[in-house]
Amino acid sequence: MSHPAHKNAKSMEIIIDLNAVIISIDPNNQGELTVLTIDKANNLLPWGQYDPMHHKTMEIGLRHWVKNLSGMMLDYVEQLYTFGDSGRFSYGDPNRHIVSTGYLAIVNPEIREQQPTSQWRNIYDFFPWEDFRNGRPPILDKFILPKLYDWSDGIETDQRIKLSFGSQNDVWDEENTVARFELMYEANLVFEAVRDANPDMSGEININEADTKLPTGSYMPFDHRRILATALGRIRSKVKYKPVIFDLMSNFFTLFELQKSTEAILGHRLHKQNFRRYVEREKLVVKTDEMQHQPSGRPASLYEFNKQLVGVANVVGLKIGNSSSAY
Amino acid sequence: MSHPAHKNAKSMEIIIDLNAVIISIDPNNQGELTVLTIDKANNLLPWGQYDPMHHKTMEIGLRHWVKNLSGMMLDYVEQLYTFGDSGRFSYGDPNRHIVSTGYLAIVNPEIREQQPTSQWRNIYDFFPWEDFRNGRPPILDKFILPKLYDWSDGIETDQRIKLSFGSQNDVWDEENTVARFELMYEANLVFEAVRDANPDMSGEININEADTKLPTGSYMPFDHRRILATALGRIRSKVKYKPVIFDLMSNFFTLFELQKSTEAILGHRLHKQNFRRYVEREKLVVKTDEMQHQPSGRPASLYEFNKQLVGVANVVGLKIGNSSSAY
DNA sequence: TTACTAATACTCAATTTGAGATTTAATGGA
DNA sequence: TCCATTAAATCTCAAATTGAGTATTAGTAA
Repeated sequence: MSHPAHKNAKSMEIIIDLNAVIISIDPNNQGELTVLTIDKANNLLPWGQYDPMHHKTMEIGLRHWVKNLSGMMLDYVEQLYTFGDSGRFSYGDPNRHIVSTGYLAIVNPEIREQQPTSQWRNIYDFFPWEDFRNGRPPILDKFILPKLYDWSDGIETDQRIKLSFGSQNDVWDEENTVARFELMYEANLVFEAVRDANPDMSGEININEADTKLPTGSYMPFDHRRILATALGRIRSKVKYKPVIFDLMSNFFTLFELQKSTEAILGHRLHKQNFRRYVEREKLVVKTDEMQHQPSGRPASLYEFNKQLVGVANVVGLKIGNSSSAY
Repeated sequence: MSHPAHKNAKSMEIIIDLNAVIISIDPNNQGELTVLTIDKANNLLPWGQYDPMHHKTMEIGLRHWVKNLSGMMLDYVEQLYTFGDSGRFSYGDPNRHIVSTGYLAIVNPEIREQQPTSQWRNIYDFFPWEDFRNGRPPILDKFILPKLYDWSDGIETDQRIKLSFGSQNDVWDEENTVARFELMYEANLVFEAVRDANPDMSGEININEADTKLPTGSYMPFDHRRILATALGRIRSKVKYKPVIFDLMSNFFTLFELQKSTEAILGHRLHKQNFRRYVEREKLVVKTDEMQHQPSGRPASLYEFNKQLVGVANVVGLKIGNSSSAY
């Protein structure tokens, strides 16, 4: 069983880009969910080409690039997705084809401090329609949904829109971030779509002014925003069945902080009493005898992650049904 | 923001292999879970190289290869994982590096018939330790776990083994198929590891007889068995929260058949009465007035998937906790 | 007519959920 | 010092879900 040579010698060279979505919670800004960029002006994610000569696995390559670009040593890393159609942003080189693989990394507030605050960007700047913490985002009904249905070419696309955005009676599935972003891209409702449709500009902003005024959040170079959407979907799903949230927290935290962080990930509010009942019942946390005094109100107990759970199979996450009610 | 040229001109050529894990249920064999191979002798999964000249996305490339090799048009397809260290099986060509991306496809019994039965192989032939339907597989305690702990080099590896195999008090997490396979590979308990350690053989069996006698199931060329492990883990997870099971069934089925298929996926038995209560409560199925007469016993009603659920967001799957008790 | 088999129906205690009301411990004026 | 304010922490309770049965029914074969 030997590996056959490529059928066709004059084929394109393939290049694999490794892209890191490094997520952390901003402890100074009421627990906002943030992502690391390496270039404030352009919102570039840390990335680099995979070079099998130097790195045995793609994940090792990714860690290398992140180390190089930011000095950070990543702990938790997981592969997200490999996009083969990165050619949807064009570089003008017909002899090379770029494939991009995204990774999700999680960083706690201590590690977070190694980077300038300005490079940590609020995730919802890129997806304003994904944040239901202050009610349903008006942009959905004022802009996105009408535009999508305008663009839709029939019942099948209507169906897709309904499935992704849960219009009307159906429920919003917060994990469906990618399907929503892809639809918006196809319908030209995000800047990247406008950019990619214009072959001679590789992301530089010299596109006609009107088109850049899309109200659908900040944009990113390459397909980085699509990768970020994948990461958001993944962490929203994961937080419900694995205790990843603790990788985002400091060693000591109040239950309220824990809740705010979870809400930042899920993009909606949770019921306070039931939230704490759950984490306590599952013994995910242990109370310390330290207290945190607030400017007003009863001081909160500080908790830590139950270290006894490290290395125990089947530790569940927060087991939160999709879209709970307000707190 | 133009894409920089590769730093280093004399780098290796990268080739992307696309691999399909096509899964179906064997209706003639009490609902066994099977996978399509294109080469009975070698257990080869359908695969082909990604050629961006001809296919816009990797998924389109995959569908093309499957069509080519088997004539089948795939419906449900989802990407699994991209392995960059496929170099762990060697082809002796130091100038090319192979990356492999796995896909999961699901096929119903009608489509299944298009292929010769002999090419559909029982998934548990490749993972005998994953099947708890007739109790805990003896191979775990007789061979795998003792060998793993022998091989383990300390407390940290012990921990890894415990996490993946849930030894003793901890529970078996049926979704952890990949972690288990990877450990067994590292510990040289699967044939692929022996093969890959031997650089001048590319999968042909001329390795010393003793090593091929590993009792850990049939093996596959390349890293196909690792990809299959990824697929099994994914479908085990997915069946619990999305109604994928119906893509594996004929249009009409009894609740018992539905249960057997689910058990084949999960690798353990379920409680019969509760299973039917669940699918009925969630209105996943609709009773028809057809009956299926068995050789003995009361005839069973035929059901069909509730078509009203097509296109409804948030349809849940079978919501089965990890490892239920016997039926 | 009777044994046998499997589908279907029903039961019931124990848990878990969803949504609250109530109590407690702090702070900062009047 | 006392009181309003704030948020943590505790407690309540009905409704829904789960886990693990027992009981009944509709067929087949002897």
